[in-house]
Amino acid sequence: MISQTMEDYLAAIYRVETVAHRATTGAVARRLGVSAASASAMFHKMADAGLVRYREYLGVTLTATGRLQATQVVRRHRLTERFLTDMLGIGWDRVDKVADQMEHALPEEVTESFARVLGDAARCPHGYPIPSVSGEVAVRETVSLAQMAVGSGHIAWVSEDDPVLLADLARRGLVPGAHVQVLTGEPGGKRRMVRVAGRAAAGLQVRLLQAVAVEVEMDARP
Amino acid sequence: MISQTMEDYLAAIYRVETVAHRATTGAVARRLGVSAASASAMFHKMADAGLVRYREYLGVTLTATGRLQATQVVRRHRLTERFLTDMLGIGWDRVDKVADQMEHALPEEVTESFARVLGDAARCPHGYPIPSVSGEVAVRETVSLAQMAVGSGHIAWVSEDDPVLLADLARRGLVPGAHVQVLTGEPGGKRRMVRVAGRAAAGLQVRLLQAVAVEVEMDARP
DNA sequence: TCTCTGGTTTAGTCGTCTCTAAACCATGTT
DNA sequence: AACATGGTTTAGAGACGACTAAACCAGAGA
Repeated sequence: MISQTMEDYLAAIYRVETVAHRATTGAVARRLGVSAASASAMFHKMADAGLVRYREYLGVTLTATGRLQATQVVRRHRLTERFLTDMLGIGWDRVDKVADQMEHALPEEVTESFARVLGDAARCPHGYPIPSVSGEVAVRETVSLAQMAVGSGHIAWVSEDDPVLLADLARRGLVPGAHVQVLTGEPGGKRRMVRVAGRAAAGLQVRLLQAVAVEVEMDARP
Repeated sequence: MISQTMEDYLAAIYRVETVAHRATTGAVARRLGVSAASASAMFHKMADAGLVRYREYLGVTLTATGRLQATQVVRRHRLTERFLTDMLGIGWDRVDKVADQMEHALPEEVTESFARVLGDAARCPHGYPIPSVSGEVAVRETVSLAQMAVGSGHIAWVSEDDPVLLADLARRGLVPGAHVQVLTGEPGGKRRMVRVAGRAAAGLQVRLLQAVAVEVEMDARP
């Protein structure tokens, strides 16, 4: 009933919605590497299938059933990523693409086995939450590192889109769970002093603005 | 260039060829669960691609390049089966189907990681050899349990086709590597005494003729 | 208000893989 | 030797998902 391609669209829409509340044709097409025309045609089909609400020229939003399906696809994707890094030792900068390629062929039996051998991992290697079987997603209050006030916290997640950036972040210790301190500077400012895992993050200041991809969960202020 | 569907055909042809020297349209179609017409059309395409020689009404044989490609598909399949049983604990009676479903989506990076974490396994869970990266396949001299002379040996492989039969075989201890002794009876005869792993295999006599699926490597006679 | 521009949709095609129905070939049987 | 039968091939068509080119809409700036 719901094709593999449609699953890819569901996941893409889900991801776009988490940052934009409405997924436009272009944004989804870009994410999937297809033409806008193809995405438009697929939106019609998905609306017919009751997975999305479609408003022409404005984009789509997931229906309840669409959202549930989407979380399952995302669960599968993130469990697969976790499996690829933890069990096979594949670098976290490549697992997103690899998981994309293999996930739609994985039977539920296999991904749930991943969950079992991984001890029900809560997050993917980039720090995003893994939805539960019933579709629940743990939400966390975070700020981007660039917008963070002076203080300390732990990295919650980093965007998995760009392998080059990911490899760079790993070299600098900017991985989920790492302790970060912002010592000086205004939120959004250009000059900031940052420590990662206790060490000064040299050269990080310049890159900060690009690093909107890094989200931090701030420590409670005493 | 070579589609996922074509890979499935390659593997099927390879498997049929190992028992029949020439893969007929019908045999391949049955194995893949498609119509003979579809298989015929695909044979034309594969012949155009130089993967098989096609003689109308007689079937196909793999070319050198076709055979190499096929062994790689088979390698992937059997590594995947091994992974499913050894790492995920999925029953050997189900892994053939599961591997079929997921294998064509697995990047080489992943299957070769399977090989690494499995310590370069030599055989699939049913005992079939896993071809090397360069396409070599270890061959073993075997006889079917039904045709075996009085004597002893070890089970080399069992046919993976029928899940019900597989589960039954496992219950009786008829798994690859198990020691078997044929005590009495003529090769191909109806009444035979068989011991499996030292214990008398009760009820096995009747089933022997169905058990052409069990291949045994006989011990050298002293 | 008009127009420009960028994103969106439609129209028309193509490629891949599949199917059923009907024609076809190559056997073994009578 | 004729023929029936079972497997094989062609013919015709449909589902799916992708593309390009062209028409279309909506909001920003003049």
